[in-house]
Amino acid sequence: MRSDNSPEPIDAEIVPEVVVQRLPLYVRALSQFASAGVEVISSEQLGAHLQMTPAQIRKDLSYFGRFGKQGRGYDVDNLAERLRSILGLDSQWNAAVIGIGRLGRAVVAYPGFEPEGFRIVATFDADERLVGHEVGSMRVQSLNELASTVHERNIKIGIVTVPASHAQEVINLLVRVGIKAILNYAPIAPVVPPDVRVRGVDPVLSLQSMTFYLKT
Amino acid sequence: MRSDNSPEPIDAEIVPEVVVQRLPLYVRALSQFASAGVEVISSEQLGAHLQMTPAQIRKDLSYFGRFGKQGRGYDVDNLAERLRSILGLDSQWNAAVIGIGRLGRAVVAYPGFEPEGFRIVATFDADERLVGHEVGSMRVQSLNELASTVHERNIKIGIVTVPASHAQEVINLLVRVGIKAILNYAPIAPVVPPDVRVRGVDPVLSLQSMTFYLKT
DNA sequence: GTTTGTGAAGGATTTCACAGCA
DNA sequence: TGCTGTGAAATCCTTCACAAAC
Repeated sequence: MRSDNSPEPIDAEIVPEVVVQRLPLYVRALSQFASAGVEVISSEQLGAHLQMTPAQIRKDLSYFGRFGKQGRGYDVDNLAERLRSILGLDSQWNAAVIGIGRLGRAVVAYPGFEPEGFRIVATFDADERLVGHEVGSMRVQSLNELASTVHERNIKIGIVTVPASHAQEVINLLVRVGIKAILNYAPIAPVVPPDVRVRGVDPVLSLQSMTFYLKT
Repeated sequence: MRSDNSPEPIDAEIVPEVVVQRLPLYVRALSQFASAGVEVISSEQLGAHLQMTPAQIRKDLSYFGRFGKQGRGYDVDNLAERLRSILGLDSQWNAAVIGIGRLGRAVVAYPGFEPEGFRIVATFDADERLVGHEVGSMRVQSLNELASTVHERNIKIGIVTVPASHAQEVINLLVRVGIKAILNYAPIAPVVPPDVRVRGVDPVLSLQSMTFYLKT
C-alpha cells in the first residue's frame, strides 16, 4: 500500500471512518506503553491491551503506511508520533464553547482538553445577562460576535452545551459560520450538511443501550 | 418474524449490537414527536429526522416484532412504549458513582439521569478524607462498603469517575462485585470479561477522530 | 394510493492465512 | 523463529425491491 516513509499522501476518501475512530485509541494505548518504558510492541500485545484482534490493528495501520518491522513489531514512540501526525494531533486546535450554564462551565473547567492540544479560546451564551461575565478567565460573549471571533481566533471546533431545545439552531449557526467539527453535548440527533462532522457526548444514550443486556 | 403482540421473546443473542445502540435514538426521537403532538409517523419521516434510511429503521425494528401498519406508519406513543420496554427503560436503574472529585460531583449533580430512570443511589471514593462528606445528599462511602451496598441497594450500574491511573482497578472491583454495566469516564480502554458491558464517555477521543478530517 | 416487513442483493468490515522479511 | 503487511474469504450490516396489508 505505498512504500515506507514520506509524509502522508493519505487517501482520506478511502479510509473507513471506523478505522479513523480507532486511531485515537491506538495513540492513547501507545502513550501508556511508552510511559511504562516499553519501546517495541507487537500487534498481539497491543490487541490484548485494547481487546481487539491483532489482525484488525495491522489492517487498520496498513491504510496509512508500513510502520512495523517483521519479526519485531512496532517502535512505540515512532508509531505514536506517526499516528498523531496522521490525526493532526501535532498541532493545536482552538475551540469555542456555546452555552455557559452548569454543563458549559464544567466543560470549560475540564482539565483533559488542554494537554491533548485542544484549547478553549472563547465562550458564548444567548442570554445577554450572562454576556460579559468571566468564565475560565474568558469573557462570555454574545452570539452576535460568533462569526467574527471564530475567524479572528482561528476556531475550528464548536462545543455545544446549550439545552436540547436550542441545540439545533446553535448548530445551524456554527455551520453557517464555517465550523466543520462539532462536539455536541445536547441530547438531540442534529441535522448537518455532509461535510460537517458531529460527535455526540451522551451518557444517557450509553446507559440506555446497556440496560437491554441487564434485563434479568 | 413472529406474530404481533406478546411481551418479547427476544433473542438477545441474535440482535446485532449496533441495532441495540440505535434503539435509544428512536425512543428519543419518538418522544420528541409525541410532545410535538404527532400521533403517527412513517419510517420515512423518522429517517429524515435522524438522518438515516427508512429501510434501516424498518429492519432494526423487525428484530423485535411488528409495530407498524401498512399504508399508515407507526403509532408514536405505542412504538415509544414498546421500545422502552424492550430496552428495559420502563423500570428504574440504580447506579453508584465511584470517584468523587470534580468530575464525579458534576456527574452526581447532572440532572439528565433521573428523568430517564437512572438514579444515583451511592457514592464512593478511595480517599478516606472524603468519606463521610455529603455529596448530592448522599454520604460518600469507603470502597470497603462497595460489595455490601451494591447488594443492599440493588445497584446494577457502576459509573467510574476516578483518575485514569486507578480506573482499571476500580473497574476490576466493580466486576468482582457483580456489576455487569459500567459507564466509564476515565480515559482508558478497560479490560473486562465478555459478559460485562462498558461504554466510554470520552470527549477527547471524539475530538481526536474529527481532527483527521479538519487537516485541510 | 401508501407504507410496512422481509428475503435477497450488495457493500463494508473483520478475520484468516500465509508470503516475505528481519 | 517471530511478526508484519495484505490479498482472499468470511462475516456482518445496510440497502433494495416488492408482496402483502391497510
